[in-house]
Amino acid sequence: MPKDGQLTKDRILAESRSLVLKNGFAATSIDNILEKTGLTKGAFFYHFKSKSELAKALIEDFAGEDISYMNKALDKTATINEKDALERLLQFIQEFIDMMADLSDPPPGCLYASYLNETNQFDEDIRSYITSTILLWRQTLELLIGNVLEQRKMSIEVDSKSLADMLVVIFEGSYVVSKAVNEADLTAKQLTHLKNYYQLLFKEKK
Amino acid sequence: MPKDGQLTKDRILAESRSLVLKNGFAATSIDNILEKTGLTKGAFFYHFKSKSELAKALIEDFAGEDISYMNKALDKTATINEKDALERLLQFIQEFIDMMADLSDPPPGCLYASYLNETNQFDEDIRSYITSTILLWRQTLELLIGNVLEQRKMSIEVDSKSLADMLVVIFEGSYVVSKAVNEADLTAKQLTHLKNYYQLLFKEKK
DNA sequence: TATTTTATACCAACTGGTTTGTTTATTTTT
DNA sequence: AAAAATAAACAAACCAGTTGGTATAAAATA
Repeated sequence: MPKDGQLTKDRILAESRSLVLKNGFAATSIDNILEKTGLTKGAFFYHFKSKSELAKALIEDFAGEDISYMNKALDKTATINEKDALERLLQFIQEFIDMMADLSDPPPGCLYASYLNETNQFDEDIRSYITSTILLWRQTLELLIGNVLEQRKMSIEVDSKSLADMLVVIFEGSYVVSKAVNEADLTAKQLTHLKNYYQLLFKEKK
Repeated sequence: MPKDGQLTKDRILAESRSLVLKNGFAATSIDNILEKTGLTKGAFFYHFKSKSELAKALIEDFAGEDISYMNKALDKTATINEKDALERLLQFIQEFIDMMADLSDPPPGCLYASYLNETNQFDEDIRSYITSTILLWRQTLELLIGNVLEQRKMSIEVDSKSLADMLVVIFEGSYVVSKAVNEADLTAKQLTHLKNYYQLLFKEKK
């Protein structure tokens, strides 16, 4: 029975994420991480063979959580689908509003944005990993929106791709602004506007 | 006729901005900047007494441009004001749509976001400088929206503050996403949705 | 008008400290 | 015994910042 090194690895990942979100990746030294975790260099390099391998593990860990939130919201709203596609789309957004509604501090940030703001530091495989995760959000929303368009024959033309992108755009943008103005409820309010926009766009004209 | 050191200083600022937007501030070494400009250490420290003074000069330079774009859009739409406040608001947004419409590459990014993603590295005065600049955007939009609300007695309640924040939120968010998916027209499309939302929200119910 | 002085703008080499990563030997835990 | 860590020393590269000095042009002076 091996000693559980996964616990240590997870602690490194958790503290690193928090440091990277506040300082950026380059400004987060391995010594900083060791300070926070109380570990030694040997322990760190036992679990990650380089700092860039940590970068990879960090983003994969983060994206895993991210996509699992997406899937949870899909699952929770799955039953609405057949009956009313618009109601399902709106409830899907509402899941994230609820999620962001009772924060007492501004959200800690998004690792995609952190990495993209220092994008030259990372190799192509990390960059394309982020790209594909964000495209998965687009794809998912496009599907939900597509269902709405099918049910209601829209007279006006709708660009479902850019409409789908709005969720991630508003998440990312509201993280930036809420950091700047230090307002915890900003993200929830911005998402509510998105929900409202979808509603106005689709509900009025049938 | 003095030798013009301002030209050199401006070159340092321009190359630094471009490097910081791609690599982040911490990962941009002074040697990197010297490489790009062809200058030497002595020249750099003649113009900036430390790297953190460069950080300050960079963000002030950037914010100056930013606010001047805002004022240009205000000026261009100033005549519409009295007649139709909604038309003025929509035209104000349109100015930025036009600005972002004919880019052949994704926008290079926003220094506010760059700094906020490495926020712990900067002193309080830089952080509060960014805050006040973003609050100036909020204030300006709130004024434009306030004029609309005055002209049309809205039946529904409208949170003009969060409505005002949407412009910066969408700018920031679309910069992040357009970097990820490498689409040059993404920002213009997202801003068009914002314009559309304002229109739907205010035009229908008088 | 010729000469000296001064301030500006810049260069080249160097210093002290930090960073990532390695190595080796030892200890603890299961 | 295998896995998970500690401890401490070390190297190679890099980094911010310093120092001492140079070129140039404008201004002051003789």
